[in-house]
Amino acid sequence: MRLAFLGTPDFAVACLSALAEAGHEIAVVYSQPPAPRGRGQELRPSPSHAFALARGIPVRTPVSMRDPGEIEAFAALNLDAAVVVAFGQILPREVLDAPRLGAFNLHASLLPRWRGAAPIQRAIMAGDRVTGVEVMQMTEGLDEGPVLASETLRIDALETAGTLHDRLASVGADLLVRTMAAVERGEAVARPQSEEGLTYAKKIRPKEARLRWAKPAAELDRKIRGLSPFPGAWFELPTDKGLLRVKALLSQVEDGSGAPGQVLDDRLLIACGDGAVRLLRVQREGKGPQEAEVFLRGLAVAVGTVVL
RNA sequence: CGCGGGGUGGAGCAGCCCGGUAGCUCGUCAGGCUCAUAACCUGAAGGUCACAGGUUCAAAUCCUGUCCCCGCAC
Repeated sequence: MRLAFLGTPDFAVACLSALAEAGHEIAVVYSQPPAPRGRGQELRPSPSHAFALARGIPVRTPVSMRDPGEIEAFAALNLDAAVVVAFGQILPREVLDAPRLGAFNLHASLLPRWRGAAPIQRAIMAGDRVTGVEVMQMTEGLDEGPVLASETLRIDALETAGTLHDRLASVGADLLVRTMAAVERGEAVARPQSEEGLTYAKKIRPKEARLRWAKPAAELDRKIRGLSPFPGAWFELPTDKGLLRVKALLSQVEDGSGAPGQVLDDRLLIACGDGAVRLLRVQREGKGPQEAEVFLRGLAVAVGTVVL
């Protein structure tokens, strides 16, 4: 089919790549405009944008798809369908209706749970045991379209947003390709979402990333894994030179009790309001991620230390 | 010139401000001990302290320049 692909981050690239591999004609890739990223604050194209450039696919990066000129240009593409994956913009009805078969979206949750911006992180933070990816026929509302296909994944105890993201991207790309094939054959069936179990996955706010040790261990563990590796749940560790900001990237719940924040052994077991969490991977400010064992070689954390 | 941190034996770090025998944790190798353990004990190897200049009796440490790496902004 002749498609337009609208997507921005890494998560979208897997889909874009899979669709191209599947033999679809990607007429154009839409992505968020290049933004200052990385060291040096250079203007860099988004992952989808970069991928398209490398493949010689035309790219458009409009600030808004609501712009009349943009809508007109989109309609003139003469598309069979539009595929949207983590694009980051609301699409007006004119855009959704322009392609012959309409617009389709891959979303990383089992709808109607976790409609919105951060479904992967929210699922882990909420302690969900399962999640998944679904392809829906797009409507004007936020992730409200009828569902054409879905795939379920288990979330295991040491899952982080990062690992789950990668698994969902892979499974999602595959599901998307199969679903678009069904759409092309006219065999896809869209089932309306139920309103039961509806939740919204709000954007992650920076202030959420601070760990509060008085909370229950289970909750802190989920927050740590749900915000890993980005933006990273953090706390402060007292050292000889003052407070060191440390991100917790992987943890597990263990037995243990003590004042909240108190270090209970020499391997980063930290007491919480209820129970304790052991930090398995951390990152000190200015450094890369380290396994707890490696981190401790350079900076011993004494039993009894109280972290903030 | 967006902000910040760093390059010290194989790994992770300290030492640098207040120049003067290169230290810690771990790993490696050899030996010992133990029913056993990420166990413990003893000993050993391994470093042009990123690079180039400068200051000095003396530079990992102070000054100048260069190269490289990383974190934050997503």
